[in-house]
Amino acid sequence: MCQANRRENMRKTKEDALKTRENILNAATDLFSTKGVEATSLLEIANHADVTRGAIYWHFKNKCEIFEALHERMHQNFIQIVMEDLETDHPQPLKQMEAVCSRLLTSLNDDILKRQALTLFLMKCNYIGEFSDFVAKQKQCKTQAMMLLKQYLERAQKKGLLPADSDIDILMTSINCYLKGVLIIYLSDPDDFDIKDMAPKLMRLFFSKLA
Amino acid sequence: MCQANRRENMRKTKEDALKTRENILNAATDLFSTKGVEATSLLEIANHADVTRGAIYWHFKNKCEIFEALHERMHQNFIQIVMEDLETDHPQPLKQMEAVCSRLLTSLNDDILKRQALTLFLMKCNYIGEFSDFVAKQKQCKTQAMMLLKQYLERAQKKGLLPADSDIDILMTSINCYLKGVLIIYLSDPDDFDIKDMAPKLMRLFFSKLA
DNA sequence: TGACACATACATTCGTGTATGTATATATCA
DNA sequence: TGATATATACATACACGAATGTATGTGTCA
Repeated sequence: MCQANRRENMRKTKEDALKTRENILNAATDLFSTKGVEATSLLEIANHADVTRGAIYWHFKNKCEIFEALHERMHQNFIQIVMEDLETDHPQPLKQMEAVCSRLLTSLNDDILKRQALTLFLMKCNYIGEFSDFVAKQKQCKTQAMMLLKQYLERAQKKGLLPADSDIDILMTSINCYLKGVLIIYLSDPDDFDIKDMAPKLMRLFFSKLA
Repeated sequence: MCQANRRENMRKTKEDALKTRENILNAATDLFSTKGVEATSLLEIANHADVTRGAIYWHFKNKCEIFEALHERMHQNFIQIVMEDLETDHPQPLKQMEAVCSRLLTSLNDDILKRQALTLFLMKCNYIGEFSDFVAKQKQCKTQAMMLLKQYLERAQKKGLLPADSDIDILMTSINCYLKGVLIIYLSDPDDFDIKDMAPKLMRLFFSKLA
């Protein structure tokens, strides 16, 4: 009962505080992904999360640190899933990769937060000023993913699933571009793109031609 | 002689005025493409163009109108070239399209202004607030280009250069995604991507599999 | 009773838009 | 053709709101 009639200004327990932190991050994700990072003020984030700027400045040093936290959360939830999916040895690596890409894309249809996070980091962030530290981090992530992809393709080639004269570097870049292109075109107008229907077809079209 | 010792504050002739207008637009293109539209102030643009904000407000109503002018210039110089290239009937439409894409991409290697303009409009603009009018314009451009692409592929299919059972819509989307992906990945770090070498190979890889 | 988790209040800066100043190009007229 | 008036192409100055960061207040959990 005491829980039910809590007054507004009651001091929060630790889990309450964590929840407000999450609310702030979710509000930031929402606003950043639609308005862009620069164009979003801390007041807007506060309003959208039903707190004041005071709460934001308690949990974060400034907007940049919010961005950093989002980047961290993204890195945890997202990349890791793809990674561990790809690392398991599969008899048909190309089929697996196609399936992973397909699943990654179709999963965005229902997961709004993931979609927003991707929109934010793929389309709405320009790493300038205080954000310039992220360039190195982003680049590191990218090369890491590319290395994984490369190993993967080499494995496929050794198994005879790719022509022996295929240029792995070109293939790698090609896949990277294609996937990013699909992602960005989908994310730029999700309502205009039936990703559940299109993703498998688009992936099929691409991967079927590689063998 | 009078020309040589012109004082700073001499009033400009009409062509001088047009030149300062161009300077402002070029400065805006440079800053917008690196810092993003929102993060760039009119003062920065003015400094970068060696004028004051007074000059900017003389030529343009506000930042949005600068963006509009850039969009217009882009539309003139850029889309048109691709269009008229594709409209001429060619015996091998797919080869032609591959060549057009390849040329478009490699041309960016030397044309900094074109590169910046593309960077700006593909990666650094979020159409919100006053800029929301551009969404419709952008969408119209896109559907127009897509229609052209579709006609093109249908022509190729009728000539027997594409399998009769190819899904033109998927193909269309696929090409669109691929090209945009290559563009964005190149533009996001041009120094890390030898476009002159890569573009033909990437296009070859993609188009060779269609037939 | 102190540290915590905020809300509130304040100072400062930055960007914008507008108002005004000003020197000259250009049009007009004698 | 030259003198004058006017519009042009800016530069400068000012006023305003928005956003930021910080300082301080406040109630409660532990």
